[in-house]
Amino acid sequence: MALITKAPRGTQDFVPAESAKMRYIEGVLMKIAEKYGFGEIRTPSFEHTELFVRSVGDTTDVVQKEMYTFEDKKGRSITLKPEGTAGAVRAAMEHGLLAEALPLKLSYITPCFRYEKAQAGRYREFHQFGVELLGAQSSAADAEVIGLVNQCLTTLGVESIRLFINSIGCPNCRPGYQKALREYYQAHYDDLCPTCKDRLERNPLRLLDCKEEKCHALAEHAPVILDYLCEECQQHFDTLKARLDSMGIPYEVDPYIVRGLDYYTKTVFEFKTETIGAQGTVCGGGRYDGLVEMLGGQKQPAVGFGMGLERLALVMEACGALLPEQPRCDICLVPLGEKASVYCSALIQRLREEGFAAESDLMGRSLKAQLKYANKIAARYTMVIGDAELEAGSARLKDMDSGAEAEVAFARLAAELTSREADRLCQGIAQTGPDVAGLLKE
RNA sequence: GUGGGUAUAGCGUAGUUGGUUAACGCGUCAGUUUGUGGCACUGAAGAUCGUGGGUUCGAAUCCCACUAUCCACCCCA
Repeated sequence: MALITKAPRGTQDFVPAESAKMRYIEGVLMKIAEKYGFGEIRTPSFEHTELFVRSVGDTTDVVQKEMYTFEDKKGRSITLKPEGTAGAVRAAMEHGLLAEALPLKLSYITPCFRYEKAQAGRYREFHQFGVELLGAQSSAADAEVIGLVNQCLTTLGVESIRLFINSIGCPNCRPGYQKALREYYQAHYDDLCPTCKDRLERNPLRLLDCKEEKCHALAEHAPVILDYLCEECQQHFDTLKARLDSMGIPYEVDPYIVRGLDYYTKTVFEFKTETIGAQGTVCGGGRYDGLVEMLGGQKQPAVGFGMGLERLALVMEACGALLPEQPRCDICLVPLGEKASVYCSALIQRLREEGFAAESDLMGRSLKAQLKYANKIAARYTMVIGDAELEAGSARLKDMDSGAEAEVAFARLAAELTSREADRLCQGIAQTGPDVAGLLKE
């Protein structure tokens, strides 16, 4: 019942060790997006509820039962964003970004909120890395976006993750397919599970996704959307496959991929893994040519994806992807006595101004305890400074890995160290060189 | 929303025919002679045994409820 010491259900804290991983992952992702020409867009954590109803679709589970919706004090209906696309597109339209030179390329990392029962890889607050490419109708845009994901995964050392693609057609050809699908399932109506009976009217595409044994068996002989694509959609899909082939990106066509958000058209894709439990979709996306128009703008083709950072981190852990080593503390000053402590306050400030990662005692610990602490934080060097050192104006810099020591005039560190000398000391520290004293001599 | 598992120090665990001061490892802190770390040894701090009820002379242990958490369905990133 001690609620105040527990984060709300489905949320999680990122303690320093965890948040360091996330920062690394986010850095890699955004860096690659930048190379692909995507500029970061930051949009609010909440939007008018209507935005999501219109874009994500009012028959979808996300909108019907998973949104954090509330009224603000003036009675407006507000919703915490359940995904990233709607907000990014809204902002692009609001600021006239689509009137500039196209294509418009936007990227973001944002928290998302969905009221679902938490389980492995599924949280009520999670973080999405996403990209939106607006204005380009060519399958080259689809290929570029998929290529971006592919490069992100490769760079992060992710394995055991596969790409599945499909086309769900466009407003021209999808109705014909839905009709065929309804007719097929109608003939087997009695064999359907209750939820599927319900889905048959609302969104027949979903039936293909059902895992109930009977429904799943039926799906195997159901009409396949790919047989119903109009010429334009077919060509789009064919050229996309050709591009992925030429890019050397492996993929599998999965005619059963049905995305849960209404705005998708033509290309849909998922990057899935089986290594992190039931929630194995790490990245999902596709083309949404109708969205801008749905939001009241001029029709504008677009393609994008969302990638779950928590799931990504889980996959990386599962496949043993290497994370970069944490930068270690360069030097730990060890003052003995009040006088030295005061002096070290100044010295350490100087060292930090020069760019060193420097630590000193804040706990009033003994010499031995301070050195143990230095060891614990993996300090590369220590320097004990007591009355004798203050008197002499120099102390021994000790290499904590080798145990080697070198006499250094620390007064110079504090007061006279030029930035050039600091650079050299930095280099020396970086190289684990034992002859640190030499580095400071002209 | 539906099902199943779990709940003992910061972390990981032990602890059933119910029985005196709840154990162990890691971690934290201190010490092993006074100004030099890692190893080892010694010691200390730290647990309302998830919460609330019930059974009993006596409950971490048995029963009920609640809560949290995990896994799966569902859905999706």
